[in-house]
Amino acid sequence: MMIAEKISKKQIIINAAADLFKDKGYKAASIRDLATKVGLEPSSIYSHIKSKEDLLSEICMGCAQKFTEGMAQISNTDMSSRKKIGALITLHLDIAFENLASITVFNDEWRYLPDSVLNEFLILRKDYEKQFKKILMEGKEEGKFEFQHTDIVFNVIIKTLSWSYAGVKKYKKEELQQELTSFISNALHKN
Amino acid sequence: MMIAEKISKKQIIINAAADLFKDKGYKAASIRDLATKVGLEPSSIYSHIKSKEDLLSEICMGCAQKFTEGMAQISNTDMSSRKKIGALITLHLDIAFENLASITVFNDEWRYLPDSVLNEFLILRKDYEKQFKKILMEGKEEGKFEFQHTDIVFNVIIKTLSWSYAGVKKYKKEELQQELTSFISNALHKN
DNA sequence: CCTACCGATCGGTAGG
DNA sequence: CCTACCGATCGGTAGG
Repeated sequence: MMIAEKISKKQIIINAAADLFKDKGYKAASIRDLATKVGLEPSSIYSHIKSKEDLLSEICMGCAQKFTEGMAQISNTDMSSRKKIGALITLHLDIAFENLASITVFNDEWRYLPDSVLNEFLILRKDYEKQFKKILMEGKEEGKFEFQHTDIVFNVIIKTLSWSYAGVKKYKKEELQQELTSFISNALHKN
Repeated sequence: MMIAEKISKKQIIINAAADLFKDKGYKAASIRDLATKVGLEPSSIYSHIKSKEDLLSEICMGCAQKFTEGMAQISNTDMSSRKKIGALITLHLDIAFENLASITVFNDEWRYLPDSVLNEFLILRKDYEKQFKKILMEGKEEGKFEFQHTDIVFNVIIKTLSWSYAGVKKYKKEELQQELTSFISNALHKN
């Protein structure tokens, strides 16, 4: 019971931190802001977390984990390349709609991670990129997709998907999904 | 002569600030960092600029001005909608290749602008967005483009273009231009 | 979880 | 353009 309450309070603080880091930026947000937000004195925050960097680490690595798991499920199926891209679009939207603040921080503030966590983060990201590009290249080899540089197209798609976080407030998930799928699918299509 | 030297030194400081803000983020970059970078004592920086916020303002508004001017030239021609989109892609790439640090700061750090400048910035941005969307809607009405939500497509294209800043180091302008034009053009195409 | 507090760093000024 | 310095704020700790 005590432990369950403590985990819960920690999670409340992490979620509040995600909101705060999203609104003000990691460096501009202070532990004092956070304390006010959760109704504690600044020093009491440290009963639940080790450091400000720890908060950022929990937020960013939590999202990274979700992407890693989602990608593992998608790349291990026998869907067509085009279907896999569609599933990846859905994955990004699902994570965004689940916790908008966290994914925004994951997206915009990861560079402030402390070195050791940053290394881990970059490994997961590199892995994700590798698997994403593999799907693009397979589609190209099968004659389904048409483009010159896999790297450019990958980055453009990732940016497109990461914009969708801004669309979460304005559109239903289905609207975003349909428009993004159609846009990207056309973009990859052979003329 | 004196005046010319002073303007020049101010510009050196602004350019160094753009580099610094790009590398560390506006909030994490200090005037002391900047002073070291240009070989001055921290307080001497203030002989050339009024405040740290002023540096950010000069960088962001400088870029905003370039986009505003570029858009004015493009939208006042009688090019086709598709040609106009192509010209906008070129505009973004030109500005990015001209000063990568500035456009990155413009893109990622504008939210730290002081209120009065922020208002001005948002007006220019809103205006740019309005004219960009008008081109998209005209293309749609003429049956050249196919999509549901102008707003979503606009934002996706803008994000795609803003990724290109990351591609500046790795690709030639022509490669990026060709790949982005082809990607976006396909994305907008009627099936 | 709070009171009390610390050392470090920040943007910026005074005065020359 | 520098020396000297200031008030504010920061992340975080000691001790209860």
